[in-house]
Amino acid sequence: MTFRDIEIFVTVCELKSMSAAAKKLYMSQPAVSQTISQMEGELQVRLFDRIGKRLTLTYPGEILYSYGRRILNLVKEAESTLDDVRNMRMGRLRVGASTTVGIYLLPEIIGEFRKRFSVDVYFTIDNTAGIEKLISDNSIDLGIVEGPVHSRDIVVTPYIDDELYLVCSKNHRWAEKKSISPAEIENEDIIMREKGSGTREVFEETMARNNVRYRIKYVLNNTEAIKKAVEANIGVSVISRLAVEKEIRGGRLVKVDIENIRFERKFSIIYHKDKFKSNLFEEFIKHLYDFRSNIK
Amino acid sequence: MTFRDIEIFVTVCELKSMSAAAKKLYMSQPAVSQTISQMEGELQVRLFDRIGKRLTLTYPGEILYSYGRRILNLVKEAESTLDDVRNMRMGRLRVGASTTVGIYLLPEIIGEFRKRFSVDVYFTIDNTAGIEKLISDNSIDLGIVEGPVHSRDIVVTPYIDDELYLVCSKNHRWAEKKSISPAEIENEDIIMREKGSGTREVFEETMARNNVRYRIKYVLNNTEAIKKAVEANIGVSVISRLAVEKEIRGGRLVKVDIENIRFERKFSIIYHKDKFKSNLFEEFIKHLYDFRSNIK
DNA sequence: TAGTAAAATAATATGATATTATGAGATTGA
DNA sequence: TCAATCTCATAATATCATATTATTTTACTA
Repeated sequence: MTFRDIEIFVTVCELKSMSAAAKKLYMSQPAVSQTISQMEGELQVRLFDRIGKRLTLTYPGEILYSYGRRILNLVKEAESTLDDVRNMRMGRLRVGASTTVGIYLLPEIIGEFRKRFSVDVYFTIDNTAGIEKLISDNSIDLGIVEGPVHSRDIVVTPYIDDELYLVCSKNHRWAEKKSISPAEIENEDIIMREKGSGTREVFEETMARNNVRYRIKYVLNNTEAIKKAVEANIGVSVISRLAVEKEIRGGRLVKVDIENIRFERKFSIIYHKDKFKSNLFEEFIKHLYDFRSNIK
Repeated sequence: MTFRDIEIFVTVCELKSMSAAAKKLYMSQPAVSQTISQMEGELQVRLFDRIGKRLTLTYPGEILYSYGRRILNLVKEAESTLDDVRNMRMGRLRVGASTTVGIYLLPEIIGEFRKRFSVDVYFTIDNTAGIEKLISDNSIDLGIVEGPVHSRDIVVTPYIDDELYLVCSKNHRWAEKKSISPAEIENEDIIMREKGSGTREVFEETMARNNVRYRIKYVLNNTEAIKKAVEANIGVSVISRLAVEKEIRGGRLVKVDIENIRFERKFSIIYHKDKFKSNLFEEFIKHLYDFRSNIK
């Protein structure tokens, strides 16, 4: 029993005529006759009584008709739902990001995106390695990460150039100077994210590369907490511009330049090389690049 | 998209492998590959992500999988329901009968039948012409009637020989005699069914054939009412044995023979010649004949 | 880095599902 | 009542979808 069979049967039921059904389905009348009698053979029940030239449904025929309608409706519904997906009237996008991007950038990006498309967006925050794993698993469709990606199967596209700012409280003695020499850092109390965080990696790597000694006095695993601590002048810190721009503009934190040293990193968009790029996926990538102008 | 397509797709989803699905469905692997990619072409959506050698469902794939399962379940349910019908675990039988049979015989017959098969029995009472019409329409499957059937398209099978009994009250002067001559009827008050009823037709036709004069004093369109009236000795009547046997056995009515005259008729089973005889139909016919031994 | 395994692709074979042609039975209308 | 018309069934054939085998590509595994 195929859908075609059911479609033909249902049409015959509704028109109470094989030839009329044939006409409606743009096929020959014998094809309809054959289909019906074949169904009767397969199912081992008589579907129609042929009384005179009039067709009337038998009891099993009525049962099959009711199921047939339900089945056809379900198929139609499935097709139209898939059509909605294809035309992005519905959909699902699973995005992952490492901490900084995830907290300070993506929520707004996703919010804007959902204003344009009423789709479900699933959103995971993890470190770069975790996001990379999720991409490999196809557990998420796309990620935005800060660190280097190791798998050869993952496509990496530069997205945003990030910079970490050295910030201090407006009450700190550096607040006036706006610029210091590297040596001045040595005896300063530094508040820093935990080991393994992308921010700390960039900080330590840059400091080492420039042979600057430093002392991390406080470790907090939460950027917001670090900002509060710096504001309270408990110490200074190095934090992504994405996380502190508001506070700097508001004067609650002060950005301090270090002579000849900049903490730089790149955020990258990553996805699996074999990933099928749905319309929605492409649209989100476009959206990401469009959104960049809001930041730079 | 065919039923087969969905079956293949669902199997692939569940085994997460095309070759495993092919094995399970006893078909070649390329056939599965082809089916899937053809579905993707038709529906214009990617159903699987081919990441490495692992297959994972896309979002539209997941949607189709959920619909697919529902559709397959519905088809299976339809098939098993039809199987139940075929094996008479369920069914429908539409029976019609003319008045006497309908009231005094069929209820018990149907009751017994439903003890054996849990099927729906629809039951219509009408005069012979009405039942004949319903048969022609295929509005009922089978009828039991008393009168002659005119349509050449209806199969008529003799069922039961019925006889009308002349009955009087136990207080009537005939009650002792048990037998009378035709001439004795002439001046008797007769209570009779309305014109057009099968009973009256047989009565009048038999009386005319035997040149007996008679006088119908009361007309009632209800056999039960006639029986009560006869019991009350308001008059005598001629009633099917099926309707009065209990009362005669109980002594409330007395059967009176008329010399050389018997009111005879036959009940017949009728159905349309083109009617498909389902198992249930055949079973009911058999049941009818089995039941005869309870009456004769 | 070879060996194995899975999926895709190509060429071909098969078979279900159409079509045309025709026939039988039934209703309709002159 | 009898031809005309209509409906469905049957038979022969054609077509096209769906399978198969053979082969290639790619990825995982030891």
